[in-house]
Order: sequence, then C-alpha cells, then structure tokens
Amino acid sequence: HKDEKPELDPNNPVANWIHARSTRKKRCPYTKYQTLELEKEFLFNMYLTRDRRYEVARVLNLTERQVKIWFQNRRMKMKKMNKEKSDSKEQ
Amino acid sequence: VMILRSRFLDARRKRRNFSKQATEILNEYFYSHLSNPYPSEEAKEELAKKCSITVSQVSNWFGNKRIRYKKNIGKFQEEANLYAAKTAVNAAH
DNA sequence: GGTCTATGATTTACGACGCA
DNA sequence: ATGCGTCGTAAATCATAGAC
Repeated sequence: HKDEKPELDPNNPVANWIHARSTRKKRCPYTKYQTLELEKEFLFNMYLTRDRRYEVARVLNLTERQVKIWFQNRRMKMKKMNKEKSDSKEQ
Repeated sequence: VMILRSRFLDARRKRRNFSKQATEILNEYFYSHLSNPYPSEEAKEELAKKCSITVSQVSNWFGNKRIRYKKNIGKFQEEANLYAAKTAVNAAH
C-alpha cells in the first residue's frame, strides 16, 4: 500500500494496513490563543505569504511547518463545510 | 425558517449513535475486508446510502474502527467471529 | 440521577503525489 | 531539486449519548 509504513508481521490482519512512522511527532493540541490567532489570520487570507507565515509562527511559538500545515488543514475543513452546506441544500 | 435553521444546527450539535442496522452494515464490510478495510469513494457512497448517513460519517466510522480495532484486537475478537460467521452463512446461500 | 465508557467528530501531522 | 498545493489518512483528543 502507500501512505506511510508497513508492519512486517506474519498473518495478523493489521499487517498490510497503513501505519504512521514511529518518528511522527505526537499530536499536540494548540491553545485557545493560538487557534484564535490562526483563525484571524485565515480570515484575513486563506493562503499565507512566506513573510506572514514566519511572523505568525514567531508570535504563536509554532514552527513554520506547523503553521503551513494548519492552513492546509483549515482549507480542507472549509471545503468540507461548504460541501455539507451544498449537499443539504439539494433535496 | 428560524425553526428549520435551529433544527438543523441542533442536529449538527447533538450527535446520535448510528442505528443498529447501520452499524451492522458497516461492521459486515469491515470484517469481510479486514486485510484491507479501506473502502473506495464509490464503496463509501454505497455504504452511506445503505446506512442513511453521509460519506464523511462513513469515513469517520472506518477511521475510528481501524484505530480502535488495531489498538485492542482482543477486545474485538468476539465481534470479529460473529461477523465472520455471518458472512460465511451469506456466502453459503 | 450520577459515573463511566463507548462512540461519533474534530484536531494535528504526514506520506503520496501534482504542478509551477 | 524545491516548495507549496490537495487528498486521504493515523493517532490523539474532544464531547457527550447511553449503558450501568
């Protein structure tokens, strides 16, 4: 399969499932303040310039990578919410 | 209009467990595809229709099921046997 | 009715892959 | 090669419906 890492085991059913690499950073919930500031920035523009990303990361004490990924996830969330809205409309 | 709107918002806020029949259908698929329990988009749509839930809810269900099964296979052994037997009976007729 | 646990949904973090 | 885009997902966590 594709996503991440195989689990080389004999005949257990989970062997061929997708598994996260052990090096993956553990999910760390952001504070209310961090989330609020990220949401404000997202409201201002859905896509970050490199300068804004640096600044947001510095102010919120996150890495630029975390900020980049937060925006990617936030755009997917918005897409999902829009889809639900249009789906419930028809019918 | 306000009533409809508030009803819609309430429905989103207040989660309901899925029906017994829906859970049955999802579990049948899960245990009969245990070596690769990743339904395609088309399969998700069909499951969603049969279960009267959304495709997102089907995705959530499989995501939760995979991780919870993997985390404690022993706890699900009885359930796994039950659905294995059920699909065996279905295949025999 | 108050405690818990099971369950559905949401939040971080990445791998795979696309495109410029 | 770099670098950021989407898409689908893992895994942890949240919220609370329901079982006890």
